[in-house]
Amino acid sequence: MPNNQFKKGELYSFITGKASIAIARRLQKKFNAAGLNLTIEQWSVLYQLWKQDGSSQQELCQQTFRDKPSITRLVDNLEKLQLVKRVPSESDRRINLVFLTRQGVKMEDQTMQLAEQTLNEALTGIPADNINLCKEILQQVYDNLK
Amino acid sequence: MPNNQFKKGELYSFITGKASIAIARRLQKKFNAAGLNLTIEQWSVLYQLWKQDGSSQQELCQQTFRDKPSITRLVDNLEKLQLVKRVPSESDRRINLVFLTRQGVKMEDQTMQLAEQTLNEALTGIPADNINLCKEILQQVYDNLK
DNA sequence: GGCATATAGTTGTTTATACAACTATTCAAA
DNA sequence: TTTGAATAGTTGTATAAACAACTATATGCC
Repeated sequence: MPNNQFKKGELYSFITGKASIAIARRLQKKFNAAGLNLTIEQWSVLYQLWKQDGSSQQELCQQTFRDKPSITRLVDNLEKLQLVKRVPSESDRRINLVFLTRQGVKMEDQTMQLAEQTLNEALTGIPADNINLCKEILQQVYDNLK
Repeated sequence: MPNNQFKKGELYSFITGKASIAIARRLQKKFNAAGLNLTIEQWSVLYQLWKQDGSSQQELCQQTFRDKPSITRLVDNLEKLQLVKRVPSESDRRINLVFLTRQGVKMEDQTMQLAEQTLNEALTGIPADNINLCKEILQQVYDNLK
């Protein structure tokens, strides 16, 4: 097994992804401290809509790596918060297009600033080359399992 | 900002930790395929007990990076599955020590084999040096946020 | 000893995820 | 053109996480 570099005692932290969990928790705390009533999961959906407003729920599934029921419920909650609005597609009535409301658009600046802050804190003291290498490795892990 | 190596469009995948999520999903599928009625989260608690049987719930919190209510409920479910048993500490009656049952002990071999398989699949084609570097970086990210 | 405080664990509530089963619409082939 | 398969989305149910509020026990100080 040339590629298994993990001793038994080290398996756990890689599988649980404690680094990304720590990042997400830190960002959530920043949201809360800023009085933003928004979960990281909801933010991750808005994040895709800021890049491409009017995505279908199906597209949001692929973009955020979630299944259809998860997106249904996240969009439900984002609609309750009046941050997005479902609009049935005119060309295909099966499809819901999800659009940002004015309030949803407004969330971008503040939350992206907090997200960048969080990453700066997370990556303090790590050389740029190493960060890029790490990103490539994690991408390959993802591709290996796709 | 010397340490922010992330363009806006790349923030998302780092925060969501899609690599570790993919690993966890793959392992869960292997559990299901093997007919093991066990979640990854339950497995992560057993994993700590295999290393140190009779941990308190508090210790399990620290070892698995979870809060107290999460551990209470995971141990509840593991008890229902008859994989662990709570035993009140004799020296301090606030404390529950959590012990593996015979069945809980038996789960180790099969599940650890599936976990190692999963990691081998995830890390295919990634040089050992890079894996170690990646581990160090993720550890530093975690330490930065602790 | 008695009281304040800290510690260990539980319970309630909301949000999110996984999986299966379901409805509605579209599309394609007979 | 109709019928069967594929696609988009929803609903039900179980498990899990975060947070606040709670109970019970232990500790330390007067």
